[in-house]
Amino acid sequence: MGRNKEFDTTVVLRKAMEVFGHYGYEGTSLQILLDGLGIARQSLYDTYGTKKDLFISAVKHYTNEKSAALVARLNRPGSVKAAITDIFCEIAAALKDEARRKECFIMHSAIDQVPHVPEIAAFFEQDASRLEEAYYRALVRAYEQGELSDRHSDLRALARYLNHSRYSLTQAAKLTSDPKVLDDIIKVTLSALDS
Amino acid sequence: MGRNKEFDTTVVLRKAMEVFGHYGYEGTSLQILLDGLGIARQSLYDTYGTKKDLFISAVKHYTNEKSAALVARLNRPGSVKAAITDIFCEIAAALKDEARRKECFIMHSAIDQVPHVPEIAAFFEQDASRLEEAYYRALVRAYEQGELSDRHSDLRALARYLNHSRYSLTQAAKLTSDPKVLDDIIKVTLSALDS
DNA sequence: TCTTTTTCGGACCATTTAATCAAGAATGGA
DNA sequence: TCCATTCTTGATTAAATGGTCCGAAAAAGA
Repeated sequence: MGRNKEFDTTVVLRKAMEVFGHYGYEGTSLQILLDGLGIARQSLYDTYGTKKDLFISAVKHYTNEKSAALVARLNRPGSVKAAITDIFCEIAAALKDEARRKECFIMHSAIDQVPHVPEIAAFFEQDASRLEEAYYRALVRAYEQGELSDRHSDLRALARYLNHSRYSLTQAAKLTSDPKVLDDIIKVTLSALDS
Repeated sequence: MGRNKEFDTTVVLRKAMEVFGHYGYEGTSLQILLDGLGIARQSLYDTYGTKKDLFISAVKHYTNEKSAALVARLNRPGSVKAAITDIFCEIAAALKDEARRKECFIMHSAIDQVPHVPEIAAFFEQDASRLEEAYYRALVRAYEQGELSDRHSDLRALARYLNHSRYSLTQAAKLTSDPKVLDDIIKVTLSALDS
């Protein structure tokens, strides 16, 4: 009973990613936020709590979504190199798509808040170790499958490098509008897996 | 004639880097800024103009300093690989030094403002192309000196990659406090130059 | 019809913001 | 000594900030 919500909470959450990604957490005033979300002020506070609560929710939602897809792709049987290539191609595709690239930038805003919001810091730390482990296990499997040469002695370092590269690509996308630059960076990044 | 300035303007500029780097541009209130700089409010406005003016000055000062050193190192005769290794080791050393790492983070705050402050955007674009060219010329020289194998066919891509890696390292430093992670990332990053 | 829930919009709050102005004290060269 | 410059401090401004409260309208199930 009672009136139904008129907006899809996850759709609004997605819009929040775009707004926070574009202006940053501190740079997003309540007015900008409401305009971007397209809902009334009271609806925001009723549904998500404070501005900070909404920010944290958006960050977690985005991260969980991306991380889950990433881990699933890494765990899928078959060529590990192909999986990693897929992952980075997908990132590039998202960053080149005018509609999708906006929400990626919330990662930047989130990283900015790491030193100031303990909840964000803890969440990131946990997510990073989860992803690093997924990369590491995949690399071990790659080695066992004969996809890597003896040149790749330190698989732990390689896992950390790949995990870090994902974050850094969105940074690169913010600095350049030239898609070729992005492709170049990815190409060289993946060459770390060559024998 | 007249009273002399009591503070060294470049020293204060360096402090501004630290403050802006820690809190971000929007996250730095005037009070925080003044506390960090250790000067009176009126002295700030007399010497640097508005808060935004000071921010832009700090970003430019930091960038010019770092870029000049980088280009100089790349242009020095001798092994190019050694030069690039030096550059990244220097970055790592700065990011590990509790005193020096703070000011590095102003790059992050600056990148955040790229979409909103045209002057910052233009400055970054110019600086990036300058650095990319320096890397590219150095890589051509490396190839001529026989430091690179035929595996490195696309020196332009490699130059863009190296330039981007510098920025991304400070991002990694913000996410992890473990210096070993930083070392691992640098190790793999530089392996792109291996034959 | 009645009740519950949500939406919407405006009013309102205390706080904080960046920035300016003013005035007195300190400093140093002419 | 005189003047120019800087430092320091406090007062002040006008706007914007995040957040709360209230009331009316709308919708959906009982």
